[in-house]
Amino acid sequence: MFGHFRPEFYVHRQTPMLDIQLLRSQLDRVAERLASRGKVIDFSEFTALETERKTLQARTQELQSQRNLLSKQIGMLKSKGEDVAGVMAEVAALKAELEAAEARLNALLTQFNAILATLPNLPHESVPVGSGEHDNVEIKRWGTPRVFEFAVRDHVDLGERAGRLDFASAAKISGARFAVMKGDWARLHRALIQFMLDTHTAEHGYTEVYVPYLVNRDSLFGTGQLPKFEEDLFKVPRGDAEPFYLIPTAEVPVTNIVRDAILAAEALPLKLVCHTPCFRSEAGAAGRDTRGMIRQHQFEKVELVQIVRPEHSWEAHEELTRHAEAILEKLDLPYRRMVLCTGDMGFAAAKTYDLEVWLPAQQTYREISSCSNFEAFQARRLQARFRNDKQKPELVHTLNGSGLAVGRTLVAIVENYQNADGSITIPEVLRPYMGGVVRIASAT
RNA sequence: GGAGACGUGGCCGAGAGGUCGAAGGCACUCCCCUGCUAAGGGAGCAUACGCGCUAAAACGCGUAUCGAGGGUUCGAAUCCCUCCGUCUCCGCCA
Repeated sequence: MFGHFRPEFYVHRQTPMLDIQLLRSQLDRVAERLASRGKVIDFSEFTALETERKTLQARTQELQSQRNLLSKQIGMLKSKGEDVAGVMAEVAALKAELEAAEARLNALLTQFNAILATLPNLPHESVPVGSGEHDNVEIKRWGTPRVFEFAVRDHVDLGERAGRLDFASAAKISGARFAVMKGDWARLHRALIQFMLDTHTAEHGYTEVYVPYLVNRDSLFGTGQLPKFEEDLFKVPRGDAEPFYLIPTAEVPVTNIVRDAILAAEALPLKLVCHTPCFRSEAGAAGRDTRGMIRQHQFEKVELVQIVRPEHSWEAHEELTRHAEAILEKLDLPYRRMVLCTGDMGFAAAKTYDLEVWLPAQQTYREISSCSNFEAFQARRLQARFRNDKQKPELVHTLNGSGLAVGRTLVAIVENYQNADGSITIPEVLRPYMGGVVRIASAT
């Protein structure tokens, strides 16, 4: 069906995401830290596999060495015109054992890697231990939720009444979890993208990039969306060729820019900002956020990505999070910063801050950005390295964060900036992007 | 889409079944000489993994890797198959 595309190929090829040396030398410590995020390692299976691997690998390599030695002899003898039958017989005797050893070792390594591929990143020491969302810890709050003197409407109400939001058409065209926006709402949506990109490039030192929205499997493995989260992705079959996948986030194409690359030390830090649509099947989200634009199959996002030297990644994590917060502050949207607990973090993250914006209609804070430091976890898979001060290749650290999710930002603006007549006041920083318009979507 | 060529280390580039992990050049590091908007000489310089030795390195030995995967062979960068990618020409196209 996919021609010569073989899923098992990736199990072989991909290096595990945790440092294999660390696992071997400090299994206890690794197990303990993984346990804090609800991942239990089977010690006995691991050590048993590891023991067998050692002896088998040593034996295989020994046999290979013998074969190589004898083969060289054959070459030498032949060039002198001497008889090689004896050596040929000797090497033939090795063959059966060598082939068996190689096959077993291969099978073992496949099994080993399959286990390793399921291990998530180790959480940073500063991450609170917890089992789920309720254990996340609020770090800070910014802004004061506005007090309304009229009954607040949510964005769906506001948009549909004003004829700017049309879910019925979207459902007809595609289905549930899509939106059609019209007129000044569509323009506001576009304005937000421009505003975010301009701010990050002009004020925060990012370079804007444009990237493919259809990516291959290798890229999804590189950033950790595969193999575990295939059901969240939209897959695009291509006959016999390897399928494409629609990107779930710009993180995938942008971070994969440095896959298999050895960067010059001077190239770091690499700070990239990218606007893309994002596509998510939302397979596990049936029934959640079915109203409105909060959870869509297709949405726009401006993504911040940093590729940095390992010693700078924690500093960069704070900085990148501030860059995302700056957008909320310029828009004067109240928000809070949460640090995700061990049980709620993504697979590849060492630490994640979520930014949550105030939504007056829901009387709650909702996620609008997620900023993570992956340390070397992604880089190890990506084989993304730089030449360190000793001129040796060393894994980089990767980070990313939404700066911000555009659709949710639009929701936050219309809800927070709504007026009694259903119109929306445009935040000052956006007016230049709206042709100077101050209010939109009034009843007339 | 059709026809052809090609893919070798940080870069360029030899290599055509046997002491090839890979000549030579550039870049880089160290040393010597010299002396100042530079040149010459010498040495070193791929990555991953395993084993040994270490406090840890360095180091030593081994294995694998010449776009990727598989095959032929005692032995593959070299031969065969498949895939991926690049370039040239033709066709088509926003």
